[in-house]
Amino acid sequence: MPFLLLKSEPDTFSIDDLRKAKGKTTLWDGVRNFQARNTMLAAAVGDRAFFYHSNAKPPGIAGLCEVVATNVVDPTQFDEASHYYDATSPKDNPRWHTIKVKFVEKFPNFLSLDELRDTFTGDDLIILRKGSRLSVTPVDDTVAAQILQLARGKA
DNA sequence: GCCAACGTTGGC
DNA sequence: GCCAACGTTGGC
Repeated sequence: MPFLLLKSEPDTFSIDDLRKAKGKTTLWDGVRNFQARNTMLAAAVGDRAFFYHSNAKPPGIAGLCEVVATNVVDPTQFDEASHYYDATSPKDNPRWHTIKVKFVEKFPNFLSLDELRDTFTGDDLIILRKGSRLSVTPVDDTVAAQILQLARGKA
């Protein structure tokens, strides 16, 4: 089962916010990077996504969610009041699509960026690559399995 | 708050 | 098509 990693600033929207959200779901809107968009377009319902807290103290993986809808037109691109409004996106051929995700779990062991670096390299995890700023990235299955094991603790 | 790294834009 | 300028991301 394919995995993604979604970055969010917890001051704006955290794993706890997702857990408390209506239906425990949220539309992952506002992504305005083609590579990140393409990663979401390739996602399927049932895929899992790690929820990463960026610009946090410390930054790291906080939990897990599940893709519950794909290929959703991002409404914020047509909302002039939105920070994510995109006047250049054609209404009859929207530029930005996104996914809807649902809360699955908050990990008992928060995996800080430092800990991730201890275990993985940039080859394993795109976010560990120098200068990587992508807010949506794919995660290799075997790497994902290791992350889950670390994050859930050994029992 | 700093700044390296990156993506996008627009002049040419 | 090149590339300088600009804005943004995100760790520190």
